Amino acid sequence: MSDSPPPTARAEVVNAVKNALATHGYAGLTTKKVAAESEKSEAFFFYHYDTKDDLVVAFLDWAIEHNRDQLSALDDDPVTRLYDALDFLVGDPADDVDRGINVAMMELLSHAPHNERFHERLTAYEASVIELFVDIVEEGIARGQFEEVDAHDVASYLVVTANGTAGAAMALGMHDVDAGVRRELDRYLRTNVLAPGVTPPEGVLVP
Amino acid sequence: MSDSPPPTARAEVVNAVKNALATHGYAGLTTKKVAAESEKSEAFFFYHYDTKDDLVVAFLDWAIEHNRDQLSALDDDPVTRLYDALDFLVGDPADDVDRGINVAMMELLSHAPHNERFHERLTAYEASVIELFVDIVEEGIARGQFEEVDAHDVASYLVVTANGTAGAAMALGMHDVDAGVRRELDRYLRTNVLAPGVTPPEGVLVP
DNA sequence: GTCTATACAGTGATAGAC
DNA sequence: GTCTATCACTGTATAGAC
Repeated sequence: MSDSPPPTARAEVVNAVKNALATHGYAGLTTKKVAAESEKSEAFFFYHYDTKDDLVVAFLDWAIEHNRDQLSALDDDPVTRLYDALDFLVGDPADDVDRGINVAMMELLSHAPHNERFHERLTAYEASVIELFVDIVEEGIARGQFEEVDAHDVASYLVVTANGTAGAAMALGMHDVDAGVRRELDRYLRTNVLAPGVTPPEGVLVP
Repeated sequence: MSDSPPPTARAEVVNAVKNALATHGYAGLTTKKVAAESEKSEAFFFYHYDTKDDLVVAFLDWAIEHNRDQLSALDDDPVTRLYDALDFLVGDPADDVDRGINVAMMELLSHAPHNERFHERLTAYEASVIELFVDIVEEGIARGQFEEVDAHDVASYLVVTANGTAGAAMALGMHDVDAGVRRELDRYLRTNVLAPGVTPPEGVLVP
């Protein structure tokens, strides 16, 4: 293992890998294409990182941290927090940058059975996102804003639904599916999670 | 485009690609590895198909047809049909063959933005699965077994949730997530889809 | 139709100049 | 630290024997 690269090099690498993944996908990724997305030469990348795999893992670590940052910066109120978190996870299919990152992460996820390092990081990430939802749900129950549901079941269910939506909406561009899911997800939350009388924020999950 | 290969060659190809995908994933797929999964030589595959891409598309077409066959052979009663279809889509994480096929399809799905042929086939497939669920829901409503929900919203929502579950459960092996999702999905169906008094089949979605 | 052998482009990674 | 040049190897695909 080489020393941890300086932040400036790391940023260069993450950015180039991110753009190369958005353009070519993981299956089409080569170190030459990564270099082509930056002003630096191919050798630059191999000076700071030992292998191509290390470059991808650097991107993955950044993407995970990036998502975690977004998720932990949300509003305090459990209801708002729940809706904002879901809206973020489902993603904005119109935002090219976010879509690129999310589809790339999906491709790495589906390759996880064949790459131990992807597997390890993505399992920990999924678990931490579910834990975040568990916290939201438990806090909502404690405040009397949510019904007394099984927090872990609901959290798993929501995260998984959000992941699946990203697949159809972002990878395939089926925007009608995205819209339908958002409506029905909202209906589920009102009926099965929110306590009677509690109203969700305006225009967050459903436009 | 070459002529459509004879069924025997096609079966050999589909089987070899399927096993190679299960072992190495799409990103790690090479024509040599495909050949290694069969008794035939590498040249055999290039005699019957023009490019590596054609081999993968042959597998994908088979997998889509395979899934459609399974889905159209289900029970007639809308309630049973709904539960059986979901159980099939969520998948059995213990079944190595089915898991291999489903994870492979996920990897092709997430590469769809970079491969027009994958994109075209998978979009049509997803749409047809959603239509199948729309039919189930509409039939259930007509028979008074389901509430008067928006069939398209519910169908999209269910398919997307099933897809997402397959991701966490099959690609990452998070079986606790799988179990939690099945329980909460069952709760959603009872509360938001099934008419009052209608009971789901025993032990289908939730063991 | 299927094989062995091979062409030849592109891949991940390194050497050595600056 | 970063570059250009290049290596050893693997990748897809084909030629030609049988």
